[in-house]
Amino acid sequence: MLAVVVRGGAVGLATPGRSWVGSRDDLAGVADRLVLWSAAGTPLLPHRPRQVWDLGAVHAVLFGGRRGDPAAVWNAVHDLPAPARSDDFSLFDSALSAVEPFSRAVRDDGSLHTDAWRFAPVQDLAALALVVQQRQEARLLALPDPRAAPTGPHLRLTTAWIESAASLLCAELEADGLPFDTVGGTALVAQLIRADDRDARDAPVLELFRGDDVDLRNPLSVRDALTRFGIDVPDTRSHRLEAYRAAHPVVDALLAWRKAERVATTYGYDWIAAHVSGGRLRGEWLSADGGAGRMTASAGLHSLPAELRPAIAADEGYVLVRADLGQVEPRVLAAVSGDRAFAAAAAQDDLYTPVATMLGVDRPTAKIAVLAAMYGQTSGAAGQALKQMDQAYPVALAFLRAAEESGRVGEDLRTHGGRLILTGGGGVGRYTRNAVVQGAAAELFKAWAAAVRNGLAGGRIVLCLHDELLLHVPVAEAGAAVGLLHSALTSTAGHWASGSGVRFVADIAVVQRWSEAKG
DNA sequence: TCGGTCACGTA
DNA sequence: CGTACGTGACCGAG
Repeated sequence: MLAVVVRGGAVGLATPGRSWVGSRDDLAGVADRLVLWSAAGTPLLPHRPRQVWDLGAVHAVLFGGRRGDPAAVWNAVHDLPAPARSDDFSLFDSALSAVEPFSRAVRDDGSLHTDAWRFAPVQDLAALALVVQQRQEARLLALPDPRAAPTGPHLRLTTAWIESAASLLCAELEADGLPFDTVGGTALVAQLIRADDRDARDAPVLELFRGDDVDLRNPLSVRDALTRFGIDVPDTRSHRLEAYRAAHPVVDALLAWRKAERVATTYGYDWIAAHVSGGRLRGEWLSADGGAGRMTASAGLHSLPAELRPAIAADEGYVLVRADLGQVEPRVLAAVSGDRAFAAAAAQDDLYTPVATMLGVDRPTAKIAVLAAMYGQTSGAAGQALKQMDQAYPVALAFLRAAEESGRVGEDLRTHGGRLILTGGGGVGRYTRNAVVQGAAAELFKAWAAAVRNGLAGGRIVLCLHDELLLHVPVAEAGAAVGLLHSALTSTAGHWASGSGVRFVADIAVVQRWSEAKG
């Protein structure tokens, strides 16, 4: 284990029993087992290390929440309360370089100064990082390994490496960006918003409202105006207005206007100017949200409308390889709940077919039953299906009920990988019922992504989208990338869900543009 | 200038 | 058939 702290031009290093001041050249040779306070603040990009231990990422697994600053991370493993968050928190601000060599980073009560990262000598921070790593590791090993037939390292230790890898990957995703066809994308935006200025966009819709003084951007105003056409709705969400398309042409016009307005305001020319440069679309990435631990991205990367996806296009001589996990959440439920019957269904290419047979219903009904079970249905329609699910797969359903009960009474719980899900006092039953599935799926996905990252000979992961990976690789590497995606999934499932019997499948396609159909 | 609400895209 | 995220416009309070 080698701890590394980079602050501005200063580099601090530590191994057990020794710490020293080094230089950035020291980063070049080390590919494995780096300990970092945060991959996000460490300029490792040129070296692409294979394996890091990100203290902030592991802290989030052990203790939940969103804090990843050194003082919170240090204090937590010493059973001390988190300090108040520093307003100007910036982990490695290069502008701050004044080091006070006689300052003590650790106070007499054992807590870390909130701004120790700023004033403490970098080699001391590196030494402290190793202390935290050891304590985090001990706490992870104290958690039970939930697998039916554990193989290899303790699952919770694996989770630490995986979450760290995701954090590192996020730093790389931020820097690398998505290949973006700027000319084509700009033309696409122009076509989608049709009119350049706001009044010209509004005019045809206002016309249909026949001069009513309606504010299209004010839902209340729109609702009132629709009432005058005999359309009485509790809100004006598009899925609700969908039913009234035939009632009056104004509904159709309004919905089309909304789509154009959406692109104009969120994904228009300003968006391209702000987030695209040099043929790359970039956003900020977080390796785990505050809830179940999914990856998040800004700049709308995770909610890019399908109509704009043709703009994500491979460079000349490159292809995009898109791969998504099939039916991942029910398969994850089968694996983490230990339900042998459900796992048998999840051993098939299509999980819903054997479920349908088991329940004695058609496939669409089986799908609704499974989803209703996982997400805590509220409407009565799925009630019968749920009862059948409970009879067919009692272990899986009991697992879900237990998660829901934890949330209801305010008892924190952990995902399969060991991430703490905070219930904040209770009353969050549906949330926790979903979080144990969604969160575990996020862990499987990250494990897959990490394996792919380290296995890629050429090219890069350029997008992670919950159950989908997008790779940008040289044409000659496409075949190898497809093979890697499959083999990485097999090996990942082998250790993450070992003994479960669940099969995980990926749908993979080699394309020029993200929008292109799979298969 | 803020937090809340509505709305909508993605998984 | 629910959960979650980020984004933006508008509203009312301060």
